[in-house]
Amino acid sequence: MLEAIYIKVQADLKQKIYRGEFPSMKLPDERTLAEQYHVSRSSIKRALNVLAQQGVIFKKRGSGTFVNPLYLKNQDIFRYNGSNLGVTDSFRIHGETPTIEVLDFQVLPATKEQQLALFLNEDDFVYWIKRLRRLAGKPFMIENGYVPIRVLPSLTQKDVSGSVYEYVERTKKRSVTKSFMTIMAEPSNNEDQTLLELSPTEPVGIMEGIFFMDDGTPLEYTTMRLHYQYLHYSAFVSLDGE
Amino acid sequence: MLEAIYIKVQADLKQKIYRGEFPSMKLPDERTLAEQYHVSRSSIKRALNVLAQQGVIFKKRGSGTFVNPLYLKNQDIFRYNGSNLGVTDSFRIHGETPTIEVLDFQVLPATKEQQLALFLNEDDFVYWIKRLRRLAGKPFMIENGYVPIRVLPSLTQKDVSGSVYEYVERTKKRSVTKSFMTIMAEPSNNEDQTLLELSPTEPVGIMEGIFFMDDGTPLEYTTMRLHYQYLHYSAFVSLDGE
DNA sequence: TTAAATCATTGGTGCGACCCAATCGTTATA
DNA sequence: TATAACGATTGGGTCGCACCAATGATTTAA
Repeated sequence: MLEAIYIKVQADLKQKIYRGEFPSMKLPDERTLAEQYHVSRSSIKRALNVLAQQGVIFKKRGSGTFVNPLYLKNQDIFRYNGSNLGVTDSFRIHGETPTIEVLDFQVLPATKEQQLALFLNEDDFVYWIKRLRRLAGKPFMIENGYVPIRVLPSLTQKDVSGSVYEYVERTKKRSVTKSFMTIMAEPSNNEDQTLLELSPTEPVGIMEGIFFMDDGTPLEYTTMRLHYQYLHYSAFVSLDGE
Repeated sequence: MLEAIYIKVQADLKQKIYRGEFPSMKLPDERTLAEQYHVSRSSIKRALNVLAQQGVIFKKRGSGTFVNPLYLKNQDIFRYNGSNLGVTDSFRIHGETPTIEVLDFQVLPATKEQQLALFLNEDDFVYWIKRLRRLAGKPFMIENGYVPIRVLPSLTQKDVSGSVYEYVERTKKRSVTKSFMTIMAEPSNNEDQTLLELSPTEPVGIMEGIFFMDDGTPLEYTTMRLHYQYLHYSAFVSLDGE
C-alpha cells in the first residue's frame, strides 16, 4: 500500500476545493462521494475528518459539508502541508531557504530538565547544538538544541550544519512529525540584540519545544529565540472530539 | 445518546493514565481493550486516535500503545480540556477568574478585512467590543473584538461585560470550539504601556484570530494584545494523517 | 395565512469482519 | 555462536452494514 485511500481522497478533495470546483461552497454528500470515488463511505468520512481537522471544511449534521471560505482566501496560512516540522521547511515557504551557522557544538551531560523532556537517565549525554539561522543574509533565529547521543550516536558537526531532521530521515528512516511546543515573548537581551540585530526596545519571540519522531521517541529539545518580526505562528484549533 | 462510546472510553483511559494505572507505560492491546470495555475494536481505535491526537499516547504498529511520559509529568500543560476556547476559560486555570472592563462598545460598518474574516456582505454591521482584562487586579490583555450583528442581534453592553461565549452557549445553544489563530509579538506602543503597565522595552504578545461556532459560523474576529508575561501558548502538533 | 407535524436528506456512531504491515521474540540454520 | 528465517503480536486500513440525530423542506392542519 503506497498510499492509503483516505489520504488520496483527502488530497484530491483539497485540490478540488483549492481550484474552486465547489462554487456553491457545498460538497456532495458522503454517500455520493463514496460512489464517485468508488470507495466506501467510511473512507470518505475519514478523508473528510482530516480536512475538517485542518479547518478546510466544516461539517454540519443534517445540512451537509461546506468549504471554509477562509481556506480559499487565505490558504497560504493553512500550511499544514510540509511533511516536516523543522525550521528549514517552515521558513522555506517565504521563498528562500534559511542558511545555518553553527555557533557551538559540544557533548554535555543532560540536565534534569533535559532528562525529563527527552526521557533520559541520569548518566545520559546530549549534544548541545547552538546555531544561528539567516534568511536572505539577515539573521532571524538563535537556536539552542539538545539531542540525546543515544538517539543519534554518530552525529557530526557537518551533519549539524544542515537540517538535523533530514539527517534523521536519511539515516534512520523515521520522520519528525510530532512536537510539543510553547510560544512566548520576552524583551531582548544583549546577545539577542547583537546576533539578531535588534534595538533594545525590540523583543524576541521564543519557541520552545520537544520534537518527536513518528514512533514517539523524543529527538530534540529546542529553544528558539526569534527576531520578533519572524514569530508568526498560525494554527487551526478544534476542540471537538473530547 | 448522551455521550458517544468512544468519548467515554477516551475519558476513562485518560483518567487511568493520569492516575498512573499503567506503570509500564504500555496500554493493553486494542483487541484486549475492546473486550474489557465490551465495545468493538473500532470504537477503541477511535478513542485511542483522539488520545494520540492530543499527545497523551503514542501508537507504534507492531509494538503497542504507550503513554507519553510528558503527559504524566506535565499534564497541566496538556490542557485541551475546557469545552471552550475563550479567554475566560483559558486563564481561569491559573487559579483566578479574569475580570472584564469594557472600554468601548459600538456598532460599526464592517471593514473589508472583517467582511472577509467573518463571511459578511458589504452592508453588514459589526459590534466593536474593546475590553481590558485583569487577573488578580493586574491588567494583562487589551482585546478588540468584532462580532457580526447578524449573528447576535440582541447583544447588549451588559452581556459584553461577561463572557461572550457563555452568552452564545446560553442563548443559541451552540458552542465555540474552533478557531483560526495567529500569534505574534511586537514592541509595546503607548497605549499598551499605559493600559498594561509596561515599560518601553517590554513587548506585547499578539493573538489574533477568528472564532467559529461548532457549525462553522464565524462568531468573532479578535485582536488581543497581551502583557508579554502572559503570552504562553502551548500546543501538541502532529502532522500524521496527511 | 400561519403554525405544527411529517418526511427526506445528511452527517454521526457503532459493529464486526477481513486483510495488511511493522515489530519482536523464537526457532532453525549456517 | 551468530545469523537468518519464521511466526505471533499488534496497530493500520477498508468495507459495508445498521441505526441514530440534526436539519430543512414539504405537507398538513388550525
